[in-house]
Amino acid sequence: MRSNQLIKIIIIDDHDLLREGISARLQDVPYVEIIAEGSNGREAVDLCQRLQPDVLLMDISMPVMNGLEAAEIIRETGIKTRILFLSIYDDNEYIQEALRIGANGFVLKDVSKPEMLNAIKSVAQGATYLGPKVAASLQKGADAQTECATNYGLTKREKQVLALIAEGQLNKEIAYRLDISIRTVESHRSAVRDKTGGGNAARLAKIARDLGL
Amino acid sequence: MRSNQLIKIIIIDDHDLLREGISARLQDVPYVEIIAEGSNGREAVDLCQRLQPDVLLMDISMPVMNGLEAAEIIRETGIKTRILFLSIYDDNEYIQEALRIGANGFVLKDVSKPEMLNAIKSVAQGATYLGPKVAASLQKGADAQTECATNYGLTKREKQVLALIAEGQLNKEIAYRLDISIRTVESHRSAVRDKTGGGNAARLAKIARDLGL
DNA sequence: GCGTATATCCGTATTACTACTGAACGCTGT
DNA sequence: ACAGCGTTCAGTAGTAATACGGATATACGC
Repeated sequence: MRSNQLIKIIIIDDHDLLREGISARLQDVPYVEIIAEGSNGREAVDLCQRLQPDVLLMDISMPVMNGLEAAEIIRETGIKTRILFLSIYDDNEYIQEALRIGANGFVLKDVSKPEMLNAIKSVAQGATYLGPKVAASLQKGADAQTECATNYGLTKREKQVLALIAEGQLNKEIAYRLDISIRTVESHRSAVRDKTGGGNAARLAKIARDLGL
Repeated sequence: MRSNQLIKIIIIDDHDLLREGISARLQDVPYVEIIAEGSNGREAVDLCQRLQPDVLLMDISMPVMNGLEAAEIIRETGIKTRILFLSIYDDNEYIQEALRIGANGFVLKDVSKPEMLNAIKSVAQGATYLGPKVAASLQKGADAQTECATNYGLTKREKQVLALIAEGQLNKEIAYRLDISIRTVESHRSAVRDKTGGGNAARLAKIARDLGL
């Protein structure tokens, strides 16, 4: 997709006003053509199958079927349409879910015109574009995870033991690896349980993985 | 960062020829200025601290200090410079590690001039830009994971039970949730162990998480 | 020196999980 | 009708983990 080729777009949003705004913005852009519009996810799926647009510009929260569900179905049908989400929320859950499904881009609704065009061109080429605030939100989430990894006040030894538990090692094996008694492993394990509030072995494994192994 | 504002760039690559090629490409672009060049990660860190560029265009594999290490140090120092990686490899490990560190973009060295400018503009604005092949590679990795999730020949019920085990639920709780007997839960659990080769409960949790919960 | 934290070890008792075998019921496809 | 599979439940036995209790040694800061 060269920048001088026509990019065919479908716009999906349940608010008429917003669709009109987008249309107005893109009307005088020579390399972009809006070939259809719709107001829910079901229409998005139908229109993409019939018209095979280059880019699907879609909201997330919509009646009947939301954007994420629609995107998942479209991805499953194997249509090559690039999906660019346009949301009012920079919610981490949404963003990660969108990327997991295979979305090509994600921008917020306060996006400027040049940035919107930039995003459209990028995803049309097959690139992945995440708007500034979206990227910042994702990064913040990653930071929070990293920060969390230093918590619970676990000592070095306890972290070592926890990591081996998460691997699925038995106390016996952990004792052998760290060259300590099984009873000591049990003590550390008990301390980890107390500090993290985890009971079950599987729960400890979950906690360990949340903390980055 | 408006598109008509000057974007100050530092280029880091250990191949002189490649740096010269990039310079030549960007020389006649009015809104981009190359303010420094370097040939390894150590120089990248120094130059970014002294000159505070808008964008750091950097290779990954380099002598002395590679790009990923340099990026991590730069991120830790809190410098606002956007980092755009330029690599010959679309290796999934590299890409994910780069994004984890907090890189703003990733393109391959076969990038066209308009796409390169698009990427530079995008990251300068604070967006995240992943080139077409990079995005494809990431998606391929995600698909592989999803495919793996359908393996081991687990039945629906077994997957349900495994998911709850991974949550750290006790057999008793799982039985209550699924409204079946504890013995049945034990049967399913046993079947899962047999099929996955997992022994320990913590190991089952690990397997479940590898399969995407 | 003293208190605190960490790491190390032990005993006893209960609970949860693992290993093995067996069996009944419903559904699917031949 | 029959075989195969998935789901359901049960018995019996052993092993691992959890929940209490207590103990010693070493290092570190005040």
